[in-house]
Amino acid sequence: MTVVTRFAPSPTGNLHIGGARTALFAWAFARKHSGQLILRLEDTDLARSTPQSTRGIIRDLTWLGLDWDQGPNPKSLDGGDPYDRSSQLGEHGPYFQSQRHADGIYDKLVQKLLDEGKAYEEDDAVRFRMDRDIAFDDVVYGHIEVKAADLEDFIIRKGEKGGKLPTFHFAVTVDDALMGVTHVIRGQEHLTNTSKHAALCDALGFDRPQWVHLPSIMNADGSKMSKRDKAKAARKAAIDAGLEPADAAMKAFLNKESDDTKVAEAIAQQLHLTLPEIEVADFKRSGYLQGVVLNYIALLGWNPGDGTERFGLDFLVEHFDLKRIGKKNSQFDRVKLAKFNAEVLAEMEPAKFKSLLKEHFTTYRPDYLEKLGDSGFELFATAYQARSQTLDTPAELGRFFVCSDDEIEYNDKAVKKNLTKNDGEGLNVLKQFREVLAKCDDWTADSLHDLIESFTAEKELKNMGSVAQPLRVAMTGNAVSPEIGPTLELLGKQTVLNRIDRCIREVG
RNA sequence: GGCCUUGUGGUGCAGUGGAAGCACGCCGCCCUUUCAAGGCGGAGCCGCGGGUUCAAUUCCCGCCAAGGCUACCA
Repeated sequence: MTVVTRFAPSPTGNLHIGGARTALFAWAFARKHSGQLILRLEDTDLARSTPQSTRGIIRDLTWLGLDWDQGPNPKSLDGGDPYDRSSQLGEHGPYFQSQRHADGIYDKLVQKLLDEGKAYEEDDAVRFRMDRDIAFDDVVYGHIEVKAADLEDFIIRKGEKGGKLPTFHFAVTVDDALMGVTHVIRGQEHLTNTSKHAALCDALGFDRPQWVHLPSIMNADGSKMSKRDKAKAARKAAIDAGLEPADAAMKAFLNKESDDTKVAEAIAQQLHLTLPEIEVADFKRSGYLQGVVLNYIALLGWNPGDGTERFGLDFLVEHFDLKRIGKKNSQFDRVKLAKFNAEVLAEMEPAKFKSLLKEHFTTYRPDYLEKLGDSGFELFATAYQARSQTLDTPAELGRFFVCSDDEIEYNDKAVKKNLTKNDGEGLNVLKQFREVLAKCDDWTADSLHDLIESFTAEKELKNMGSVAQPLRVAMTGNAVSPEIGPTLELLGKQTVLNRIDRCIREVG
């Protein structure tokens, strides 16, 4: 029997990281068994489903590098329409439940249950009779039994106010059966409801699929990862910073009357804040590589059994086994993800890093590209490759490269330690070395490095740091930068002299 | 409240009826022009209480905690 799996998100928002893992596992299982993966959009919630979400989900899955055999055509993103029935892939379409409803697929089966007395009308909705004990087997969680007394008759077709559409329970059951799905791989939140699906399968005369429920992915504090986390983080930062509400939307947001993501993002931008990544698009924006995201989430609730942690899609497909899926919810550890990402970035061919960084900056940091210029960008990328956790790290750490001279703020501790301590020892070095720099006419990293080295020897200073650290404070306001040679070269002679002068003026 | 599920260091995962491993993090030292990286070393875990057993982290029961479901949301 050919394996058929499906990923069936409801298009009510962007693709969540948990959804991405579900998709990844369904994908890996299908590929491992040379089966089929179906992408089906469950848009039976009229009020919340949007075409933008559909496009977002297709876009995010594609970015991750996951493909599917049946469902909306990914090419529809290039100016097409994913809802266009003729362009959808596969024999079991359409793949939008709204379209399937329009075709009368669900109504016909609801009527059948009604005719057989297995369902009944109540007000203008239809309820299914749950009148017996139900047992089913889950590949991960094992045998589950639910007593009839704990079950209630549930709605399978909504009334007028729900547009007479099928409910989630009815539509999934019907579609999985009609599409020939053999393995239903989905989040654990559906485990309890599976008794409903099992009962429905039996009543409709469908074979039951294999159910595979995946443990949930949680926040570091144990709460469920959700979009609201972004709102919470932004609100806290805004209140801490004493931000005044700019408009009604923001006022409502700060008063906890709304969790509008757009407002959260606006606040984050204003405060140079990175919101917790929740959706796939957030991880992309933060500069994580798709391969690393996939690798990391594959390890949440699954492992290959031999201790291997770093792997790509090929390895996953080869080793994927439902038996190795755990039952425990796992907490998402951004620190570990960042480490994975940093390693991959550091080990990458420099040319590859540069092109990825350029791509990221083109989308998210165009101002850096403009200010650095082509040759500046080369140096910048080289300087930060080994220091980057994400493709956005260089922008965060290297802001001093693109800001104006008078935006540099001097950190007290750094100033004290490197400039004013010991009667202004560092400040003196800075003043003296400024004259050396002023005479330098070969402004390259190598010769600047040599200049510092010989100056250190000539003045019998402790080590290069005696010169480099005061320079760092003058250039950045802090004591941290990439290697001093490239840093000075990239900043350029005029800027370097300006910043030294300003530093001496402000600090001295 | 009822029902379902889960419970190994801070986190993610291994593992076993016979002195608990890996990865990330954390701490210290080394290297070093700062940071990062790297090298070396270290702290820290089987939720609690009963039972079965010569022996329980592992099997059984109870408790507790966490998550889920209990919607005309999915």
